[in-house]
Amino acid sequence: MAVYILSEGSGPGSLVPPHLTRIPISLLSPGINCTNKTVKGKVIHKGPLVRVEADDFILKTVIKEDDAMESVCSQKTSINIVIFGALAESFSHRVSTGDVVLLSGFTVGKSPTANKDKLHPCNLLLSGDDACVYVSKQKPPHPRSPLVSKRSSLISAEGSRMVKAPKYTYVRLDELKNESVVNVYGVVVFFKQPFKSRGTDYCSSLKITDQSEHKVGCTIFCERLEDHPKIFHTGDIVRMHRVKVKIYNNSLTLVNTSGFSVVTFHGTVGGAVEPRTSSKTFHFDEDDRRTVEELRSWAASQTLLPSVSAAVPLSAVQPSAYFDLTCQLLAKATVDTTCTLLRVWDGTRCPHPLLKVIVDPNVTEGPSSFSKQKESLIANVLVYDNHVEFARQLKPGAFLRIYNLRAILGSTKVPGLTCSQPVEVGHLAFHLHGGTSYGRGIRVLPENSPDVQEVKRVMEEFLQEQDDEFPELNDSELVWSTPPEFLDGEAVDCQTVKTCRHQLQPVTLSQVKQSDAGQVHHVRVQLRSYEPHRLHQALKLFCSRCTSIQDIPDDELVAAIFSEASKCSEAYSPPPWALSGHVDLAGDTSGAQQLSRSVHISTKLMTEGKTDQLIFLMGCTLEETCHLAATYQNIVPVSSSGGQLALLDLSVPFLFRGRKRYYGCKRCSEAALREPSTEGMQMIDEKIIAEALGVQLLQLVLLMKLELQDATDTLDVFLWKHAGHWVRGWVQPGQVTTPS
DNA sequence: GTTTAGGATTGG
Repeated sequence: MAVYILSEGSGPGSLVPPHLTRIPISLLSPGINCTNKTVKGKVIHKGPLVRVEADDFILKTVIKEDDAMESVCSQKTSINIVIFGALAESFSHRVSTGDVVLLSGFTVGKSPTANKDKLHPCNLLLSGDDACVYVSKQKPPHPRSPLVSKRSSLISAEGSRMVKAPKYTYVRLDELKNESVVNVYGVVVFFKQPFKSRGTDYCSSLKITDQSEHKVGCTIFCERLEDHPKIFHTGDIVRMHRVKVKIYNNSLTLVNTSGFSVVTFHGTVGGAVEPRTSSKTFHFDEDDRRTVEELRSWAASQTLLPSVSAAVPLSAVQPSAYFDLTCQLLAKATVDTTCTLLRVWDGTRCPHPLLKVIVDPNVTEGPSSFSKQKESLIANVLVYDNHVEFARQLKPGAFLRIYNLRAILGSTKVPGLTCSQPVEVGHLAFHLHGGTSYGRGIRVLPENSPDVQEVKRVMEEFLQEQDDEFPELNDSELVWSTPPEFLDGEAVDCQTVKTCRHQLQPVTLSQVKQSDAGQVHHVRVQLRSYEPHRLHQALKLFCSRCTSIQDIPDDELVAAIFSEASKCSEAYSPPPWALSGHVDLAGDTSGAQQLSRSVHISTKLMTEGKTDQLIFLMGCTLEETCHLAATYQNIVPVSSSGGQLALLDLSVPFLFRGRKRYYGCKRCSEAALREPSTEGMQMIDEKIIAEALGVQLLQLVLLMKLELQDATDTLDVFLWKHAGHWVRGWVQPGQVTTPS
């Protein structure tokens, strides 16, 4: 996830990975496969940055496709974009109206405002790690100025458009001067994944070289793991800014200094120049691209450099050898305090029999059993000591590279839980020994990395073969990559097989349909389909009075209603029980003018000293309301209507409590502004406020629809409340299941 | 604005 600012003349194409293909905005429709797709357009509207939590943001923008592809003239070429999280914050700071952006890693939704704004019927949602914005600055925001701040790399990256960029110079590795602070490029010949130092930071150790053939060791200390070089292979290219040359043991070394930043590239000649960095913006121009490509081809010609990778698939593992393994984590189990078992596969079959490790399902995260076919491909990896802590953070489903793994013929005893089982002589076990020698460690690889793509391809081949050979298995666990989830603090079981304990005789679906309501049945059926496919879409609002279920209103819609209400400036008289005043919209540091909004509070609450426990807030946008929700425990948005104060339409939350929003049922509420009675109450909660306001409170529930079939009929089944949660974890379309 | 580590395997 990043906003990449591209420098002058490079156009938004130069950093964009080549596997991405652009689709015209007019062709976007819900349900379209957006994997590896991009959309390009000019920013014609940029909304405010909406803070939804301390560290979470939403921003809405509109882009218009304004190049040749517009020939489809009657089509909608302007589209709403909703950006979430840190990317929204970054976008807000880095992108201006008029810039041309290229977006990737988005999903397509239905635009709730299409009727109103007449824009594209869809909107694009950008969130998560895959979302990227490539920005091409179109106009200098200020006239040419010599006073460009050089405070940080971020500014100079932006500045690259304002002034002729304060161009970085890179020092060759044979020209390093002791005590100087330099920028360097190099090819990685050795590296260790970051490991915890005895001090406050993680430490990365690497060695790089360049055309000068000098090899220089580098030591990087950073507190945050993401700020470390993202090195996956020897042969990767790194660019480091602001490293200091020091002497250790008569050799020059490089150590990071303040303002340090690093970008890493894959080392394959001809491969995509895809930057890996935690820097939200960075300078990158044609010269940089050329440097990367020159280093790649130089390295390829050097026979003395370590082979590009020690990577070996399970199918080529030699007993006793050390190697790097790229694999997917399927399950893990704690063995003891110094040892954790990782169950992994890479889709290939190891020619040696693999050690079987029996572990207690209670200490296993992820499925505790797999199909026989798949089980035969799974390698048991025992990781020790310092790697245990890192393994703790791994989630089943993740793609990993394990460095300096050792294949050991199973004559050694497996520790902990497995000590009672007979030792399987001649079976291969895999050990990641303690320490960091030879770069020992584990790294999570991003899903889009070429290595992961390759492993996935091999896995899919295997799955296809299984499907052809044993179609009856239709092994659902094979597509599983959902870690166990939590609901109300309790872990939810994600097992592939559930055993029904009911004693009922199964009946057919046609028998179910013919029988009277209210009976309990037991059926054996096939799942034809289910919806929604995304768990968050299963979250609905439920009215316990009229038993209606509705969708949670889209934020765009909620924001629009707030915005309409905030423009209304009709005269009104506040209710007699209310005291009126103003609240400042703090936090707006742009400084121009301090905004304030009208608020009303209950006189009673005021006299009880509970002034900040409940406010009735007028004329605020959704963004402002969320902002104030950090300060005031309960906020009821109001507007003037017919000379009186009234609640907003119940399409929007009637109450904001911190991060939580509460909705009322339109059908069952008789909403009116009344003073809540809170005498003797310690805490004002949503129930008290809803009751006072005549609002029928809606509850959040999970709802899923399953379409079942057997030989006799089909049946739609609704699962709701907590039931909707587990079903997604273990049932896939096509699988036979036995609900009751 | 300090410190950390400073490649180099035998070990369950």
